[in-house]
Amino acid sequence: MGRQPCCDKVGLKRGPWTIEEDHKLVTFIVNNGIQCWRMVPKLAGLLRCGKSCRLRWINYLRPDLKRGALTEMEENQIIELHARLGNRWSKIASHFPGRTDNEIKNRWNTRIKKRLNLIGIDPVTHKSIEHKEKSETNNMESNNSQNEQENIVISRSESDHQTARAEAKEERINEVIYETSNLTNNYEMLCGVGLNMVNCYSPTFSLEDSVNPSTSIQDDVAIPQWYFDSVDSVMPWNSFNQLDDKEFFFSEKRQ
DNA sequence: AATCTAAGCAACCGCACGAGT
DNA sequence: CACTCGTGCGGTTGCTTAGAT
Repeated sequence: MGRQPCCDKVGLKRGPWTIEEDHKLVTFIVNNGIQCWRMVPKLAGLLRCGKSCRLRWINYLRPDLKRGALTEMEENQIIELHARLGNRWSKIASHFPGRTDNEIKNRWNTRIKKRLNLIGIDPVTHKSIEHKEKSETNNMESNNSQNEQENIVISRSESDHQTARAEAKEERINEVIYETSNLTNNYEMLCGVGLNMVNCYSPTFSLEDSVNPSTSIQDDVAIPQWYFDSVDSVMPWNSFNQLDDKEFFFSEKRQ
């Protein structure tokens, strides 16, 4: 029995979000919080599916998002974490407060991978490409004599598995230690940065938007920045619910 | 100026997982 | 235990922009 689709796609809007849609979503979430993503578009008056709203909020509208390009230091940390965690982007992103998994994944696919290739490192294995080729050659050679060595391989495989298990265990311990120390660091960062955070906003535009030159994406001046007038950017959802909805605390910052 | 190409990124899709029934 | 539902995640697509020719 197949699953039902996450939403009835008939009549739903797709593609880039307009400023108006962003406004509706942000206003709704800020005033009501998120109980159920599926209900959000209906209650907010949006012709989008819940998934799309969730994605837009997480990747773009969340008040605690950090905007701007990733620094070289952050890139290096991504490489280090990728070597340890692989393509677990959300896990990697959790080490970078204010960064999204999508952002890091995009960065990896568009820049970091190439950067590693350029310096001769395989982005998948994080080993030097030369070394990888060598080991592949060795594998081919060993395949040729596979039948002869079958008995040896069988007897060795168990000890290899034991070694691999021990390594995996050690790696997991290191990971936990690393994550624990990072949690502390992240907490300190959040405490230090969160209070004065201004969320830059860089919306995408629909065709209708592009008609109006004042909202052209090429016009830096027109790129609005949403910011809280009187509310800390980092606050719990239940605090949002207590706010007076007459006081519209998102405003468009003109530069 | 026009066209082509590559890079960057927002958004979509399908699957997996955990909670609830 | 089997199933549904909501959500999160990773892979992929397709649009926009910038740079090259």
